[in-house]
Amino acid sequence: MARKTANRRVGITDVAQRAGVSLASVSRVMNGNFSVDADIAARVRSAAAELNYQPNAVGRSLALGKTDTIGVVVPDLANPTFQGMLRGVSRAAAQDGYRVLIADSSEVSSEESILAGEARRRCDGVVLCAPRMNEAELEALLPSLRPLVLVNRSTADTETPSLVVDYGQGVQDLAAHLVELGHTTLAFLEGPERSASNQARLQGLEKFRVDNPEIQLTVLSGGSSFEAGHGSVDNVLETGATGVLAFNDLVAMGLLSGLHERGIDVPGEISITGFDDIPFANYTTPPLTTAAVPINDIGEQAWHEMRRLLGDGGDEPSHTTFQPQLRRRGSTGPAAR
Amino acid sequence: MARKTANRRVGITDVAQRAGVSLASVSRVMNGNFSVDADIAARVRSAAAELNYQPNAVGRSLALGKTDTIGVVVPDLANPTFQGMLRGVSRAAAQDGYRVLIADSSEVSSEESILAGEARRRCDGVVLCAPRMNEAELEALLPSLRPLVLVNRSTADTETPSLVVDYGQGVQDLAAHLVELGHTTLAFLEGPERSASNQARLQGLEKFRVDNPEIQLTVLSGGSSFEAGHGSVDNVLETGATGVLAFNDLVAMGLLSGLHERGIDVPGEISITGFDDIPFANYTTPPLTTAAVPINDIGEQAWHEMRRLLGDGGDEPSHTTFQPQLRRRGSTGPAAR
DNA sequence: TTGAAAGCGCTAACAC
DNA sequence: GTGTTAGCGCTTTCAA
Repeated sequence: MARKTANRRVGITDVAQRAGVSLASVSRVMNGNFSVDADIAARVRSAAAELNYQPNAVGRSLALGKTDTIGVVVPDLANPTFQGMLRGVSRAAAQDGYRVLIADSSEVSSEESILAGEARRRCDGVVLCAPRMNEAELEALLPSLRPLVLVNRSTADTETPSLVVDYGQGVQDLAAHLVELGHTTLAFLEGPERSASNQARLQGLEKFRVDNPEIQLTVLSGGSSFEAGHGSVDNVLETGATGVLAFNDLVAMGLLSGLHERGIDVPGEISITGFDDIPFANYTTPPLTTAAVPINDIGEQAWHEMRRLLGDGGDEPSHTTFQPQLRRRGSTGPAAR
Repeated sequence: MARKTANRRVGITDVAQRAGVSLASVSRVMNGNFSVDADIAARVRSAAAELNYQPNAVGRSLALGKTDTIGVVVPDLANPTFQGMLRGVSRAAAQDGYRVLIADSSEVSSEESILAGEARRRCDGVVLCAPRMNEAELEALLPSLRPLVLVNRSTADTETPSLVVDYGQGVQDLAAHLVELGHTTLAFLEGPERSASNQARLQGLEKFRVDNPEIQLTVLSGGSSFEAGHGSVDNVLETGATGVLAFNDLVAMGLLSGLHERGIDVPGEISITGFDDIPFANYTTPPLTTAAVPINDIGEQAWHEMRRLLGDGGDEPSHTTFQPQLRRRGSTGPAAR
């Protein structure tokens, strides 16, 4: 009823007053400090309950110098990979009583440093996921972001823990799988140029070329979305490739769909591989051969690294590399010719 | 309190000292207050730059009584619907300088109230998305959560803005679409029982039954995941239904995949519909007929409601209902018999 | 225009 | 064991 009058939320002072004790005692009770008389504790508790007291987290944070919150910066919340990673971090952090603040840079690399800084100011640490900013900018930013954990990106600074995926090896495994099936003409639909993981794939393919000089491999510009894959059908067909390495599962699904519309059989006429093994990859028609990245685990690990940093940070910062696992499914088959 | 001079972050005091001015002046400069001498402003700015000063958001929040952060509680971060909603809120809030704290209840309804309360204590408001808790619990929680916006759930309390989807109408549209195609035996694969949106669908189907007494409709227990759909193949076949209404797109995709493995043609032998129109629905084989829910818009609207609440909250709280749009795609076709 | 000082809500060191 | 009190970092009256 009285909207504007009852604006003030009840604070620790009100509880103390009502219980007839000091602020300190209320604080002690609320924090489960044992050195409080059972009688006082009971009085405080009932006073708190009657007033429906909710401790103010901001005041608490200021006094304690910590927020029990970490920030996670991702390039795109619509991307299943980052969603999985976010979920992994969030669940793992929640287990330790930490919350997650998200920041979505919408693939605008100039926003990243601002968002990361903002997040850091409100949180105890930041997880920077696949930043698109260049190396110089990243290095300049590092000090002010600590404690910082880097995912899908590494840096010269060895103090910053990083979790990366060996995309180069993964794409080589996929290419090798296609070669094994008899494919000799391949195409790679590349992803966003600024993405470090795309660079890693390209390097892997360079190595693959050296190891397999007899295989013809064309690199096509693509993207990271369904639309990119769907719109690449013509380009792919032009190369005459019978095996296509899509940047990721999304692109592969888009391509699959485009080929299906054209009446081109997969894997009968063309074999397709994805990357990431997002949950959907298992449920396409045909199911997608891909390189599985344990993205939830990576998120969980990212939290563990952060937790270490937040604690005494005894050990050395770790730099973990995850190896993608080849998943042979229906979208790849023997070469027709 | 012993101050650890070593790793203390630079605060406003340091800047003031370095610039030879008072705290108040630094604060004024940092907040773009115009009533400051240009000379002082310059001194402050350079001092801040030299010290690489980053204002502490917690201190600021405490003084201002606001955090510029809102909490979003979802039942499952792995669910594309909630991901889309989260993304919508996040992007819209970011436009207004607000951040989002996420809380994932992992479908544990008993966790929801705790998470929501926690979020509220750290934030200026909470968006509660598809809460699984019962009505009594929800109503009891409302007061302590305000400002609160409810998504995919309504309540008797009219003060709380809510954004809901007319799932009942959506599922009727889908059923009608199947009937139009000549299907007379239908099955509904229902979702989580505690989900309000599942109840809404069931009610819609009740109405459908009344309007279409000649149609046979079986309700099967299912779930909300691929696996639920994939595992329901036998049950679906047993009903003899030629048209299947899956709880959502995920379930539909699982079912699609399961039927494909059995060599059953969709839509030749069985027609399937999803719900939500997640991005993937357009790229399955065949593409999924579904009822499109503008989930990103809903997230955006949720933020707008919240913004209104955070402001003076002049207008009446709004209770918006979104109508799903039927998307006819390849997974439905004429009945075979 | 500027500075001194009083909080914002809570914790913890220090006395009693 | 319990209360008093000094901060945590910042904003904002209120005087000067």
